[in-house]
Amino acid sequence: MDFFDALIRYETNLWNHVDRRLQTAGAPSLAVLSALRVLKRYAPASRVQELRLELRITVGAASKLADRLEKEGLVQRQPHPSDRRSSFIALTPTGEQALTRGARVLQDALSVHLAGEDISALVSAVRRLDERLAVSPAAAR
Amino acid sequence: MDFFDALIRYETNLWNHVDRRLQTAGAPSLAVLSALRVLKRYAPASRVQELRLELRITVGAASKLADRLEKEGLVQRQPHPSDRRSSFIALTPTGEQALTRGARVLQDALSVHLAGEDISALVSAVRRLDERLAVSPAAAR
DNA sequence: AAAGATTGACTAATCAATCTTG
DNA sequence: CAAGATTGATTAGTCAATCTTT
Repeated sequence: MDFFDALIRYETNLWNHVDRRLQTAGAPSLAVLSALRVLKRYAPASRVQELRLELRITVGAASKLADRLEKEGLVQRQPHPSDRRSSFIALTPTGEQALTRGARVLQDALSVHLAGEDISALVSAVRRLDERLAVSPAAAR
Repeated sequence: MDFFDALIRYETNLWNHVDRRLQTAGAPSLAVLSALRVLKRYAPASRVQELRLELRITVGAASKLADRLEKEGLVQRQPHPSDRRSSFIALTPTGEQALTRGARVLQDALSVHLAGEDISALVSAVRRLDERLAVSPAAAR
């Protein structure tokens, strides 16, 4: 289990490391930033579903996350053009700003941390392992 | 940020994957199992501190975690032999059993997942990256 | 009926204040 | 005063029930 332990430890440390950088810079927390990045990626068709799938949280959590982002003025729900059960979640100008600033801090922190590493090799190694999980029965709720 | 995203995704997927295996097997959740493993590793001198440090949670969370484990009959607080501010947290026989069963499920799940991989290479790669974080000012609360 | 989302009850974390002992 | 731990208030997640729309 050495690999498991080392991986969990590293991921936790990296998350906390970046989160501290964001806080120091007055940028949104990594949790909020991650949500904003997802919403941006799927814009303008981002829904609660996209949050749940990309962030691997439950629908309920995703719905409440959207509530919080909206209350903080970072996003705004728009009527879905063709499905009245759903909404599009659009970044407000404030949200765009927060995303831009946060993404830059994240970028910087990572490029310092990974300077000199063969990043594309790391990415493909991690993706390959991840794909090995996908073949086993992984359910999403 | 590709590496960051891939890593977070993989770690989350792996955690959920293993957690499902544990649940299926009727073993303790991965959160509980992780705590039991820490307590076992530092036995017989395991305290709330060890939980907080190894699991990277706050003291308050560690204290409440110990409460829950105790309520479930998996551990029992013993008076610290030389420091009355603290307690030793010992596994009960039930806790030992849960640990043994859970650890086996974890082992099995990982060896299936990683079959054919060069595990020691993976471990040292991850540890090396982790150590690069340690040099930057990382605070623990 | 199934899909999308919301809500309420519950769980487990954080932070800050506090208490006890070193 | 430091260190170790506990507790209360708050935050963010899960799960399950529910409502609306497809």
